[in-house]
Amino acid sequence: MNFVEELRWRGMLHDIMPGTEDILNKGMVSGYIGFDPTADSLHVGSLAQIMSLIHFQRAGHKPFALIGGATGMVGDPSGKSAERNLLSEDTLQHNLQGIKSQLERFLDFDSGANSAQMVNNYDWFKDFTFLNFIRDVGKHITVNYMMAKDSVKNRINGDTGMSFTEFTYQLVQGYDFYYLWKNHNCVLQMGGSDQWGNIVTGTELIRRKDAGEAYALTTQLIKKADGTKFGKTEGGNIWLDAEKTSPYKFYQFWLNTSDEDAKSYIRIFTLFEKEIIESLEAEQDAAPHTRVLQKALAKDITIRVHGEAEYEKAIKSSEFLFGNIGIEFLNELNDAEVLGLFEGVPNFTIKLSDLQAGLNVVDLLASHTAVFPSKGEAKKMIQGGGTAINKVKIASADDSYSVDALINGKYLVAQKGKKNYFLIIAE
RNA sequence: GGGGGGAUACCAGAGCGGUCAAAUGGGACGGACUGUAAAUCCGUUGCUUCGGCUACGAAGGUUCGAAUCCUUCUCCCCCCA
Repeated sequence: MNFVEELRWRGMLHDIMPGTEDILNKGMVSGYIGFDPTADSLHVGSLAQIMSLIHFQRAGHKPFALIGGATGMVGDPSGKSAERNLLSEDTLQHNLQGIKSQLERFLDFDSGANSAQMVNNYDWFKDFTFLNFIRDVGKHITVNYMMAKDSVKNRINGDTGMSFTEFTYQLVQGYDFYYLWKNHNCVLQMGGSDQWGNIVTGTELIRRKDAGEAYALTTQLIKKADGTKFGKTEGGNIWLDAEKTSPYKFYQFWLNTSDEDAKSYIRIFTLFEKEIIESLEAEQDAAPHTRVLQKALAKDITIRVHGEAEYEKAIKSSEFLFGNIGIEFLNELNDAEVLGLFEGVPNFTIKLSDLQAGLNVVDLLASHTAVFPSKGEAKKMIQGGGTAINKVKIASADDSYSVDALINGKYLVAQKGKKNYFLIIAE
């Protein structure tokens, strides 16, 4: 199956420039996607773009991942209502390294002719002087053209205004495309649908400057059925970096996908064939409570991002925390096993002596540990019936716990709401 | 440069000098129902040693008493030049 068809049946395709499909069918093509170095890790939002590149490479084409070392210093106004903060050069360097190592896990950088390649636009912008830029690039694009872009129009008509720096952004990104086209024979730029305007500025620049042909393809922005933002939870962004989002949390994020979203996500975020997906869906429809789609989705992505071993651990933790296994189960484990089970679950250490005389729950959860930010909140939540210790709901804010409650003479499992677990270790 | 309007909790947005820790909506969090889903319904949404304490852009002032009145400052928006 060719690349465009692949994206199409997966529901990923948003917009494609005429002629793009033809050139892709003629043979190997180089194409790229840009990644923003605003953090030292990619998050699940970037994952859709990574998937596009993976499909691109699987279809026999050569993918380039462009890291925006230069553009990150400017800030893309697309979809932003306010001026963006600029990054310092140091953070930028640090972020570049992090992103680079993550991308290496997804793309094949050693597959002969269509090996993936990573480029950083800082390399060609760092010595590009302002005067040269406005002569060689600015001259070819009219301000009228630039102002017609939605990203610019929205800001000019809005009341926040827009700096010259951000206004220039599309030219800078446009030049990236030109540079890759010129030096790497890169004829296609891909990106999220919000990137259409920026990409087209690139093809326009290539046409006007060198009378060259270049193409554009954008993918659907990931949406949730309820209209809220994809990739965010109470705890913030879901990152690919295990340090920022534990594999357990990562797995849980995907497992908690709603039924409706799971059907589109499994097409977008996994490489499963059409038949497999359809049979999974049939299975899900027949027995929705089994959530086969969510499980398959969560498994596949977790393994791809964190590896098999981390997935196994995440499964074990999940089964224990959400399954029917009683808390007594912990008694059968040694310390290393307990800690392994709770890897990715926030943990706190308290003094064993503090429990000796019995410790009030509110003090335990708000003062001695940071399960709750304040005692008031702890009390309210306990009254609301949302808190449990060792899987038993706390009946009253006046309750106390002593060493008798410790599991294995050492552990307490606190629960805030149904899904938030905390391990308290008494030493 | 001139004139006008505004700043209230996560956001939006009410708020006769006392009865205001501050209406209402959204969000967020929690509960019930389920399937760790969606929808729905319910509750919570400043801190506390439960006596109080700190809060309505900032600093002063008037007053027994200020989110509310006065002064200065900071920032934002609108109109004119």
